[in-house]
Amino acid sequence: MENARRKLTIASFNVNSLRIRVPHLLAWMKARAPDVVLLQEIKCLEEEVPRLEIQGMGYQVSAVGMKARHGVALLSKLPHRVELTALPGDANDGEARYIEAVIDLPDAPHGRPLRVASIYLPNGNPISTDKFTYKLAWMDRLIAHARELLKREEILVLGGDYNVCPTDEDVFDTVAMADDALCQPATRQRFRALTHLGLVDAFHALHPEPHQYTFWDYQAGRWQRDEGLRIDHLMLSPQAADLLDDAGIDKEPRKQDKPSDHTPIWCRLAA
DNA sequence: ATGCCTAACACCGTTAGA
Repeated sequence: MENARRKLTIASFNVNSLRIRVPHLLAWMKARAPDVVLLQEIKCLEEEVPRLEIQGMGYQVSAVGMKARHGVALLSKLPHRVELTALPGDANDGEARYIEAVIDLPDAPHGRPLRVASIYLPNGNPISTDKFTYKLAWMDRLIAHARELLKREEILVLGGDYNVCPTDEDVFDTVAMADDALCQPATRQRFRALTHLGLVDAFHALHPEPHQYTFWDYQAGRWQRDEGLRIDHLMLSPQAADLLDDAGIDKEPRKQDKPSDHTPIWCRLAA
């Protein structure tokens, strides 16, 4: 084991509109000081991203946006190179749900780069509609792409809003969620397929206790009752999992006024 | 509970989210 390694914090946050959440995002970034931030639901065009505020904190900013809906972004202190702005496998899929970039790590083990992706996986509700079909097809494309990426043997983090509760332990009320796209057997089977490829759920690997959530619905006092879902995940390649040092859920942003309905998750790699 | 809450866009309501 080499010593005096740098520790890299990689975080994911579904902000539910980037422009309206700038104060929450910057306050949280100041407190957590993440090296890489993966954002989802920026809900704006790329030219509407509040770049100056984020760059002012010392981050390079890349984004894939749409008007009013979806949208992902990737922020990093070290320079990154964007390699993909859409998930491969369907040229007709125009929804802004994926961005992938590479960051060179000067002192990384075996000279491996860090590869990160910000993922906004389709919600898929209601399950009787083509929205659920789209979700499952998107997951199949993600599995196929992950299989290719893993061949590179890089330090890889596929992070974001997966819109998947991996097990019943990730749900506040399994009866209430029984017909929800986030909890369907077909959804969970595809999420497990990612783990079968060798991807590790960073938070769950270190904190397997049930009922730890990253999302609480705005409605019905879900936050106050701690009735939430664990749907945001950081999935690590074996080379990243070897370096996994810590992981957590930062609840402070969800406590603020006018919060996102999600809160950030993070992991720390001894890279 | 066709409900609850929030954001965007358009427009004084509708759509979408999870």
